[in-house]
Amino acid sequence: MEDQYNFKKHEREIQNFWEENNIFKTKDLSKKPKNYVLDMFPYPSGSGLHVGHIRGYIATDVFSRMKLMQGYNVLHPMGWDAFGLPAENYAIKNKIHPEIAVRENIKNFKKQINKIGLNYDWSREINTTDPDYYKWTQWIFLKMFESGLAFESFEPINWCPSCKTGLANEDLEGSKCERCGSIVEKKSLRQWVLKITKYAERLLSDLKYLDWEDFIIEQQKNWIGKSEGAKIKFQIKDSPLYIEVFTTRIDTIFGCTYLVLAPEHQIIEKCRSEIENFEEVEKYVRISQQKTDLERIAKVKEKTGVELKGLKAINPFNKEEIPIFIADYVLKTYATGAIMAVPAHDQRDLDFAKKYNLPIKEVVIKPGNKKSNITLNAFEEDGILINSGQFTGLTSKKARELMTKWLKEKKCGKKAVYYKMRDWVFSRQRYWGEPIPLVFCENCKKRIEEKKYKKGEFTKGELLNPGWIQIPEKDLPLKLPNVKYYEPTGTGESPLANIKNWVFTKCPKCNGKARRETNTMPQWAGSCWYFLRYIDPKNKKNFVSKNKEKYWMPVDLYVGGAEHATRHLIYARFWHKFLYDIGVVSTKEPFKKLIHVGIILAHDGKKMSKRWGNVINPNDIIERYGADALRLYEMFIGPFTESISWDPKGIIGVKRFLDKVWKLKEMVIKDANKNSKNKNSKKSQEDFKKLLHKIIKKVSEDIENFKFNTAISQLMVLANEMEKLENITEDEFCIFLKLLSPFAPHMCEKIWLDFGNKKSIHLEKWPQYNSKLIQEDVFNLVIQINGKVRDIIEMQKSKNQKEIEKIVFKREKVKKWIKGQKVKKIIYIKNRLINIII
RNA sequence: GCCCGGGUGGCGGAAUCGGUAUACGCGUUGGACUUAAAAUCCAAUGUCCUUUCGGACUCGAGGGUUCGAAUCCCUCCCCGGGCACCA
Repeated sequence: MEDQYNFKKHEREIQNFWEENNIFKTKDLSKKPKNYVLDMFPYPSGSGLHVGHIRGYIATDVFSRMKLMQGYNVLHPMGWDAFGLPAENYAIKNKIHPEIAVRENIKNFKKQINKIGLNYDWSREINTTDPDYYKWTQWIFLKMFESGLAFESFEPINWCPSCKTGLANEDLEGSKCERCGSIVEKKSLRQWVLKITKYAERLLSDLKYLDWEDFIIEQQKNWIGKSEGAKIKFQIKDSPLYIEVFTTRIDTIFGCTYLVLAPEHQIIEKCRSEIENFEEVEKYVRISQQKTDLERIAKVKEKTGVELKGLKAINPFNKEEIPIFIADYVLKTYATGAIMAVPAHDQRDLDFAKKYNLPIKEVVIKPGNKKSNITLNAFEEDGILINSGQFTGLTSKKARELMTKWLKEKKCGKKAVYYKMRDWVFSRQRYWGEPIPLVFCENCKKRIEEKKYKKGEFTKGELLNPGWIQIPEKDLPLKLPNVKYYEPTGTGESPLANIKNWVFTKCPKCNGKARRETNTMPQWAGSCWYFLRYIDPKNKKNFVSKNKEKYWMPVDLYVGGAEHATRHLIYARFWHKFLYDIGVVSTKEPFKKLIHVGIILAHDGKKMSKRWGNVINPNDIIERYGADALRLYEMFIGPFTESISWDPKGIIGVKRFLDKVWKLKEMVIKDANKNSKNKNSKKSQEDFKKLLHKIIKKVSEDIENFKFNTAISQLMVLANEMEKLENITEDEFCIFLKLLSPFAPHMCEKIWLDFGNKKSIHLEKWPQYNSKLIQEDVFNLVIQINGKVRDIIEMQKSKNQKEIEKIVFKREKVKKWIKGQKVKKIIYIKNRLINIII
């Protein structure tokens, strides 16, 4: 045996050993209980992985190695999310075709990952840009289209002028493009939209089944943004038309002193001739449409608007005639695009009312108060109604109930629910994405419009979007054509539109002339279902086979960055629920438990980035200290979910610990007759055994709960104790090795094999603790006088309070502090402390 | 503005069904080994007072509950994250 642990040599040896013996190859189906441990798969970017990216991968590796040893059939796969803007922009910048760039980057990523010794089963590797993979992404899209969940839209959407593509709300950060930071514009553009809002209620209510961190659940709730209230019709005076408003505070309706519409509201055109100041109104509409979201938000405090002169609305409750305004603080895209303004009880309405000298009518007061003085702040809480006709005196809650009922009876409104979440803008005007498998056929469009077709000839989606025809399943995958120029055009068309012989094709329905959809899918598409493909990655007939899906799903543990809380994690849940509805998956939710990984910042506290030149490459750390030291340090650096700065000196501590373990193996007594050779005293043997079993318990629980830092600190405590002993028995040392092996698998495996074992340490059973050994019969009694610790003595647990008091009062220190003073009270907490009050 | 999470030595952090605050690691100081250095090992290491024995104080700030508070309650300050004119 060598004196020094040669990590460079041994790590390679051990990695080969694992591969040759297929230690981490997952069996498809097994009688063992399954455990599906999943990492969020990366974009294979050109800059490679830094030490922050791999923190989550190391954690799932540690966790899954323990699960393997605990007797589970473990699935821990890895793949590549390689479509989308990051890969494409990298390719454009470096003038390499995205496909080649992706291939090279994957090679590089894989090399880095393998050096760390991660236990992925590479026979299940997937790549979202592989036609055999995206065939099924397209297949799922077609199923959604077929069910009427996809529709063509021409509404203005977010447009990134730099990436030259439309974006979904989820792709924004504030009013900026999440990828490049450009300020997004509004642009009217033909696009495909998925009706995710149809699933809003289920996405919200099924959150209760998930074992996710609270803040992510909160973020999703917030993003979905459910509001319950009422839709109310306000008749326009001397007109058959009415304006419908949405409110969550119908109890304040007697305080409504005007209506406000979004500038784009359709009533403006409809009442054109009645509006006396139409020119002024038109000008305001034009100006507000030109504003970007950012400008609208920047002027939050300064509200603007224009009255529609000549029009009056009638409050259905009190028949009051009130003015109507348009203002851009009311959004066209939410609810009915119109509100009833109650300045006394809504701050925004109050700001507006004060600016335009509109009446403020108080109708809700704090219970017990007479009237509050509304000058600066609206009273937005619930309370008791005043000045509200027959509803006066009711609580807000009761009033809402009765007024909603009244609405229904008088047929001027009803209960309503709205969500902040918007439908998913699903097309991108870019090259590097899955082609949308639809063609457009003029002939079929005509036939649909003229109703000249056989029943069942067209799907629901085709009838909903006349002219758009699905590509037959047998023709999938629709491959992305190879092109010379893949830069975005900026015209609102994708680069694919220029490839004439690809665009023009035949209609699969009528065999007539047709052209292909040239937009591609967004980068999130492939990641909506990838966890299903790992289960059955080579299946040619189905995207996953039913029995394998049933065995493996749901994912037991999902680990990745919190930045996906309102993006990937909502989209994937949406697709999964759809797949559940059409009967191809068996679980309502894909991810049972979710843990997010904290960001590793550079030593300077900034995010690691090429721009700051503060990136730490795992290869450099492995080169100097070895993979085990890197793994151990990443787990020891701090609480897993917390973000933390990389300390270049911190790794020295874990490296010393590993060297210590390597030396400790020299103290192991190896022969069968070990106990007779044990030079430790009986007491130290027993003490050590107790400690060992306590630590088995602690380490197992800590890994289970992702508290890796404290698990490692316990292993360090154990190593420090071993160092003090004369020798260590092989059994006990091997328990320690097994506990350490998920963190430092190379070195532990090396020692294990050197001990003469033939099979991997990871095929061994995870150590079990003996609960009898953990129970102590003595404890440290803390003696407090007036709440201050004055003495500590070791005490038998079997002693009762009287016996203990007797001993305590004999102590010199206790006598000194009491010094003849009267004892007023004694508080005794069993097995903990005694507090003497004097 | 609203909703989450957090504030503990020189540093990363332990300890939260109220009961020994500072485990483990880094750093620092002193010592051993060495011609020397590195590595390694041993010891010390919250702050203040004290020659010693010992004592006082300390978990962002202030207040409260309690025999006892890092932990529970109230008020405030600071940091991180999310949402943001959503009616």
